[in-house]
Amino acid sequence: MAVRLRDVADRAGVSARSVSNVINDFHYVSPAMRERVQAAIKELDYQPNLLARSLRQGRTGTVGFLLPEINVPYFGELAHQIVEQASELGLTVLIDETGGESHREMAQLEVMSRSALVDGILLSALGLSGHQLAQLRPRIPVVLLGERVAGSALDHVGIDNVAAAQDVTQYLVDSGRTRIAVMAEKHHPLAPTSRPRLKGYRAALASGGLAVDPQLVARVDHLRRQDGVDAMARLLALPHRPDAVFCVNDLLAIGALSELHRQRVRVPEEISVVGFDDVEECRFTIPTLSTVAPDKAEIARMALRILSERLAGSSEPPRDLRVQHRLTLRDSSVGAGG
Amino acid sequence: MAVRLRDVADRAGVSARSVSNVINDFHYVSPAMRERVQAAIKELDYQPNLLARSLRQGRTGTVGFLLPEINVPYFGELAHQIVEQASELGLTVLIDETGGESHREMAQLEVMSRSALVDGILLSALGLSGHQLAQLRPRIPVVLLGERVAGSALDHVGIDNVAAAQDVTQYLVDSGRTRIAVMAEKHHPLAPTSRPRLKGYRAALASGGLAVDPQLVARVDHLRRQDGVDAMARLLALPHRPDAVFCVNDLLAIGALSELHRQRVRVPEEISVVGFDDVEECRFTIPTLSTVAPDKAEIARMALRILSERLAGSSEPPRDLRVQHRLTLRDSSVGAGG
DNA sequence: CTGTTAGCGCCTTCAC
DNA sequence: GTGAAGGCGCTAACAG
Repeated sequence: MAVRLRDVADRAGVSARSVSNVINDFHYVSPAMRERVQAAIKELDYQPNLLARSLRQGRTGTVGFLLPEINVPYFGELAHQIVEQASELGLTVLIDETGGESHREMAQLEVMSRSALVDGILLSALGLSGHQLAQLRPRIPVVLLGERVAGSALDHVGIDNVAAAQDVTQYLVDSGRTRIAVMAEKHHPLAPTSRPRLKGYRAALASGGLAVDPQLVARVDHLRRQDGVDAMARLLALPHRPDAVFCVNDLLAIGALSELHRQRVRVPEEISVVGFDDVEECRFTIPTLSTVAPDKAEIARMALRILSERLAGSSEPPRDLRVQHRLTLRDSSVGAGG
Repeated sequence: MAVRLRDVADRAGVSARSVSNVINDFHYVSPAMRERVQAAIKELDYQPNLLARSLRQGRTGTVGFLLPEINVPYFGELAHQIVEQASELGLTVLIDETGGESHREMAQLEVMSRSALVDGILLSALGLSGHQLAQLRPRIPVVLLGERVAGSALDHVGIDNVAAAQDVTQYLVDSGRTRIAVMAEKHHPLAPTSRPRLKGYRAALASGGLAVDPQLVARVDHLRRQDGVDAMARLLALPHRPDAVFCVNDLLAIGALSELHRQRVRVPEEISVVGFDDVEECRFTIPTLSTVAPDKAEIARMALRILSERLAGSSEPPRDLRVQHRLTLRDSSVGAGG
């Protein structure tokens, strides 16, 4: 068995209380006492049992982060920011994957929120509907990340997806493109990423006086690179090809670039391509990819700040925090002047 | 306060023991008892406190996974495999980042291994030397993943990096290339990824009767895409350009492709490019990237299997498990016939 | 088959 | 400033 606080106390010839005092540097501990205890700790190579401490204190210092898949670049990058910032706050992060499926999201939430393993949860929900989320009565604070919102039932941090999609589509319109395609998930409730971005797309077309051509709305099953390849192939098979395509995420756009290259279609001369998320990969595609860049570091910062406040006992009404996004223009699209 | 096992027992009018029996479906519980207890559990919406259970049982059902950075595609993909396979074994994974720095690796190991939060640890070490690793006397099982080995002090799962690098370099030689460059990290103890791969590179050149031209060894600071861009630019500035380049990981190769495109050098006609890791991204670069593909799913499977055996009490001598790798040839290189 | 009870290791209220 | 003792919620001896 490992060495316990009790052993340290015995070794130092003091009470458990004093050892605890030193460890958590409490109140007034005499320098002599402190030194003796620390010597004993070092000699015995003692380290507190966090399980026992957590059980006793009713808190663990760990927050859960539920995300769809950790191997998806956007989530990997977001997780990186969260882990980094959490450690600055003295928090550990327990990452778990849900596959973006509602039943797994629900199950993980249940287990996490009631098992006493984490003090709070960050949730990037894809499967659960806003309605389902709003009906949760979590025992511990939950902060929602991303597109999904739960009415005003839960704290939420995200960018304005409609505005962002509108901005980037507007940019395509302004650059003189008239047949602007879009790649988005098939229409079902499980596609919260695509819906607001499609809405922004439509709004921009409308305000630019362009009609939405249904043929130019390419539906995909998932937001993966291969889906972008397939969708691009379908768009290129149209009698009247598009002269621009807005992909609701970067992976689709990367797949699109790949297919465009295979078919020798020049980007951006013949088609402008833009993505969404600004994952690292965008800066090295051929050509480099124009995209919408949400401020991931800021998302992480705000989400952890708001969660920390809840953990500290805040009972303000849930807030919906909007994080800035930028248009990051690179070589896959041509500016209004070009 | 949350509802406790005790509350369930009271509600059902039975003892705590019986509730515990039902929850962990033990021995022989009468159907009547089972039903009563389950009814009470449902009514009270009870869920066990995992902290208390773990403290009592001396095990948590959680394994730690220490990796350099979760946003690096290779580690994201590996983590995905590990999380997935662990959940099939009923294990939760606690992922933590170390930045690949030895002191952080050491600190995280200490905390994790002694805090009683995890039963065992998977460690992708970059900073700690084999010597340092061999001197660890972890209180809980530690399985090493990747290039770093600890003599025969710890279990280890990985591919044969020297052989893999030799295979891929040999392939370049066989395809008729004679000025084969390599991109690898600068020579310091903190670069365990590059060392064996460089060794394989040299071995293949030697066996192919080619001399190692020091000018063709491009050193990089990190294994990131931008480092690949910079290194490629330096190689292209040489009086005699290389006709092939072996990058010790895919991200370098992706950066190289980007710079080659910028300078209008045709791949693979003028230069063959090969990477290492077979991250998803490789299948969509322009041109698609030839690479060495370690079997990540198998790495995850073996690592968890060996860790499970340790958790079950195995005290066999530490093993060094070799996982298969394949050469995955795509368009960035030209085969022996082409 | 089920009830009673003693800790797992720690923190913290209460006394001194 | 320090010591003694109880309990966080659970499981597993030990009876019965």
